Amino acid sequence: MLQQTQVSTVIPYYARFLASFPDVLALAAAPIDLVIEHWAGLGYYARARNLHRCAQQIATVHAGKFPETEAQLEELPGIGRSTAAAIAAFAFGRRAAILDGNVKRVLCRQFGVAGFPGAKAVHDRLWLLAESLLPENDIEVYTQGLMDLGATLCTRSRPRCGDCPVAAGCVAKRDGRQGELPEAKPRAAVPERTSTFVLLTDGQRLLLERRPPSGLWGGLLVPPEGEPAAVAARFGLALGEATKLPPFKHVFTHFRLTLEPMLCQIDAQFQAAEPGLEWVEIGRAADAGVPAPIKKLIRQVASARG
DNA sequence: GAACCGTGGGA
DNA sequence: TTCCCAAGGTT
Repeated sequence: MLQQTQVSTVIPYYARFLASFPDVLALAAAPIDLVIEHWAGLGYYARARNLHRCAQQIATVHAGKFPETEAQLEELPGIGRSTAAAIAAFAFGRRAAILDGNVKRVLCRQFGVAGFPGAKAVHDRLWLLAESLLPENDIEVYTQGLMDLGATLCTRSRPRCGDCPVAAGCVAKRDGRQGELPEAKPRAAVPERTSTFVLLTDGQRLLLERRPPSGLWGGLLVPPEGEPAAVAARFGLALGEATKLPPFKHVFTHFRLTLEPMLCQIDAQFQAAEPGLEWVEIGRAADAGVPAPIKKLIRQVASARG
């Protein structure tokens, strides 16, 4: 959950998740749709599938117990080099280096590392630095301290260098370049996309469709996407009048999406042959495991019907 | 090696 | 409003 997601955002999701899946075996035994539902709204939904597969591998391949080495941990789905090191260090006291956003920022400033940290050469150098700095003992304290230094003092903007325990050796502070390091990602133009979502309702319920596992909103429930005629054809459905609801924009990291909702009444007796279709009460649809922008869209339907 | 994958908060 | 990016990993 904490991959590319701030702690404060994760906390409520984490609490609900653990309440439903208290241990790795419970998670492994859970249906994937339920896991996805708990993740809805958090983003990066591949993490949910990876975590679920990870639990299943631990249950079956590792007899329910986490492996302890970085190499074995990194073989698990969703666990890369940094997460493997974090588990190895915090759970098993192993001398392993992490490299998250906080550590990158601290290292770039402390050692005056130039270049965008995402560039391979810079990234490689940061990993070498992180490994070279590992203490012989107290790896948990060191690792937590390093991350907390980045999270609380060596912050992106307005770092509190006056309170920093390692300010004396910091290249960025010496040169007054705290605001320039780490260097920003070179930005490309953000693509714009437009997509129509067809809100099929029988007056009480809304028809939602589960998206394929990969890609945007993978595994989540959303209204069928596409032009109304195409959606109708796909479901073998005769559509009545389609009403346009107000469009709205949603800004993702990689593109801007304009959602154009179309509201259509259909027969409650409609049974689609396709799997993955679900009728959901309109009042509950926004909590049925849909991504955040779809929640907005569903609220429009709720208000449109009064 | 670059593109892709969400959402929310801070400035 | 707009941009940046956060306890990164996979394709």
